[in-house]
Amino acid sequence: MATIGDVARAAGVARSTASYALTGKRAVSDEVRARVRQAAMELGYTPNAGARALATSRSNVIGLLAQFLPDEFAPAMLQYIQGVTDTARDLGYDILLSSDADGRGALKRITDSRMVDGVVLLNVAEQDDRLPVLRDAAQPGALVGFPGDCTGVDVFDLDFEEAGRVMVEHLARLGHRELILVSQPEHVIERGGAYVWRLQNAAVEAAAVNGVVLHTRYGSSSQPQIGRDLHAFLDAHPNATGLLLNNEAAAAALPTVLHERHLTAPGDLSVVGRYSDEFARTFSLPYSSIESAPDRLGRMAVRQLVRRIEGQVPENDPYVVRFVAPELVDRGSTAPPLGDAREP
Amino acid sequence: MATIGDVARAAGVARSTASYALTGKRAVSDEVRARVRQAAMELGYTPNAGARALATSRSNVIGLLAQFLPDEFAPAMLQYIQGVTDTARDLGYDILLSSDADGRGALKRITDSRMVDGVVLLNVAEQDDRLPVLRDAAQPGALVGFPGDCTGVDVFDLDFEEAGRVMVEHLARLGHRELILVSQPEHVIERGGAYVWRLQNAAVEAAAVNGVVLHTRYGSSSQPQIGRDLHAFLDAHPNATGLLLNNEAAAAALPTVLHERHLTAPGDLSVVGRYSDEFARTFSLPYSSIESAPDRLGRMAVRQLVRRIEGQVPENDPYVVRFVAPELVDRGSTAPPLGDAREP
DNA sequence: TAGACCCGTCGAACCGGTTCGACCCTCAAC
DNA sequence: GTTGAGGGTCGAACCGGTTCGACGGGTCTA
Repeated sequence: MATIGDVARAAGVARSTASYALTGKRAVSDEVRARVRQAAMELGYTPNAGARALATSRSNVIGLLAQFLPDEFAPAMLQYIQGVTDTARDLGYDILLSSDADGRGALKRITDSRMVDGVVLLNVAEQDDRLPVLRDAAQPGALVGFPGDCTGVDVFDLDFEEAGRVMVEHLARLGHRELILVSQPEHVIERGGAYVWRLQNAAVEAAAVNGVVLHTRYGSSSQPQIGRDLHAFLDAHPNATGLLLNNEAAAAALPTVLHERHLTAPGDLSVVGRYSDEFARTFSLPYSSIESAPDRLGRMAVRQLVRRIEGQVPENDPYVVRFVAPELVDRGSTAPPLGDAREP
Repeated sequence: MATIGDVARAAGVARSTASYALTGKRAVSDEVRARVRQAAMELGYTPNAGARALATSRSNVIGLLAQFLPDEFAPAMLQYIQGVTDTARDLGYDILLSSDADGRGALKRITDSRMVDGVVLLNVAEQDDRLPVLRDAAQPGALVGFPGDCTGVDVFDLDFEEAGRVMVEHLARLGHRELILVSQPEHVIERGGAYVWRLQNAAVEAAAVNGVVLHTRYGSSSQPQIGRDLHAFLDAHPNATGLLLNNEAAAAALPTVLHERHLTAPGDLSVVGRYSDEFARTFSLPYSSIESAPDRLGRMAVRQLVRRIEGQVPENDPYVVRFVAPELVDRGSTAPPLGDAREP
């Protein structure tokens, strides 16, 4: 493998000159630049990443800390990853992926060893044990997810509270008076999945304000249990005319459940979910839903991270906490409840 | 950040001695080793990855080249990735993930720059343009998937031909005489997805041998089109008593389709799929299937790759092409056809 | 008692880049 | 004609590890 020394020799210049010619960090005569480029081309020169990292203390690699939990929905996880990798590549960074169950240890290792210039954390919990490590690290970090303490990091998440309000208000406006909200299983909350209760609390509040009865339930995150759960919830609340889903497995299972009960949406039941458009297309889900935009969140996190890495943020730029506004995608699964006599 | 020089000074020894004490590459007195370890601990020393890579020409990183294609099933892709990352971590390697659409360019970049010690390729096509680059590279490579030319790389894949035979023979043995095989869409073949015709050709052959009529069809890889496709195939071949699925979207859509047709499996139709057990559980698919074992394939690829990286393979060890034997997981969706009077 | 050998340690070189300061040369200004 | 500024190039140092050869001192053997 050719080194910059080989290139310099072939071009008849000093190593430093070859470096300047290739990086453009100092002025070089047109003629020398051309010779050096030519030599580099002919020798197939590619700078050694380790050497460059050592000299510049920059690796052009971003760490991505994910956790593949059995109750996280795989398609959504892949969308986060894709948003992050694509954006990183566009900005000239590679991705070091860790799915280590010991996220804390993995984070410490890759930051202390200077393998990465910055880090993106997925699956952020309310009390995330990786955050103290990240704050101690020399590199900046960006989160997808909303922890209890946001100091020292940039935070991006869907506005789950607004999402809860939007869902309830949308159905309330149509005339619904009794709703069921199916959330992720409780152990997701216990693990620190704050987004579950953030959406739920806001929904409860909005229901109270709008004079709507809201039954909150936790459903399993996998089939076939979630199908049985849905049947049980519908059995328990026969007068409910609307269903809110903050649980992707529930959304995937619902078509079959409705079929089995000989119900249609929105004829018998109005349905609003919370999942990504990609997910809706893959599984052909016909339900209106709040777009959860995983790829967009990944993109935003990387963009901000790179701005910090490259020092494009002004001195003392405060850390950002940015919530993506939930957008309701209408797929026609909501309507006024049966027997509702009001004008549209 | 503490360097090995700081550690050496704190322990009162030469840098080289500190290095030997920590890496164990030369004998060091117990007393010095203890002092060095103590100093390293107190200073929170972690070796600089770039410097180590430069000195040893080993990065302890494995490149993972995936391609997130819209017609690849996300859950399966995530399982491959998980098999690779978990195994790599167990063996002491980190993963550099690329999902660049320009796989060729990405591969050249990460190998030439010596960022990685080896490479795992996913989504390998019949004629894969990454393979010439990989063969030129200094680092070894392992593939998940079966290309036309396997020279210079280790290859791991499901034995799709055996899978096709097993599916057909299983149903033939039960007495079925007319079957439909639903494959991935044709553009997957055009892209080089050889596994589609490998399974199909073997199935056709086995059908001929067993005196079975086999209708081969290509279905869409996404909903809702695949649902319509399935209806059309069943309409076109009303006498078919068995359905073979080499198309994950078709498997996911089938429960609804059968419901709509008021059919049950195996009562009215015997069904055999080809997908991972994980996929079956997530989507609660009740169909017997050939286990496609994505995590296992990822694991095998990394294991072999690491053996090559670490030179544990004997001189001139030939490259391996290893097919995982397909295993039929019985979930009770096959039975003798209706009206079959033979003894079991 | 001399020589051979082994163990533990050290200093120096090296991996392959980047970057700093110095130097030379040319050209413009006074 | 001298001085100053600035563009272009070079050599040397540096980043932080690893590794090679040499060396001192102790033990074992002849």
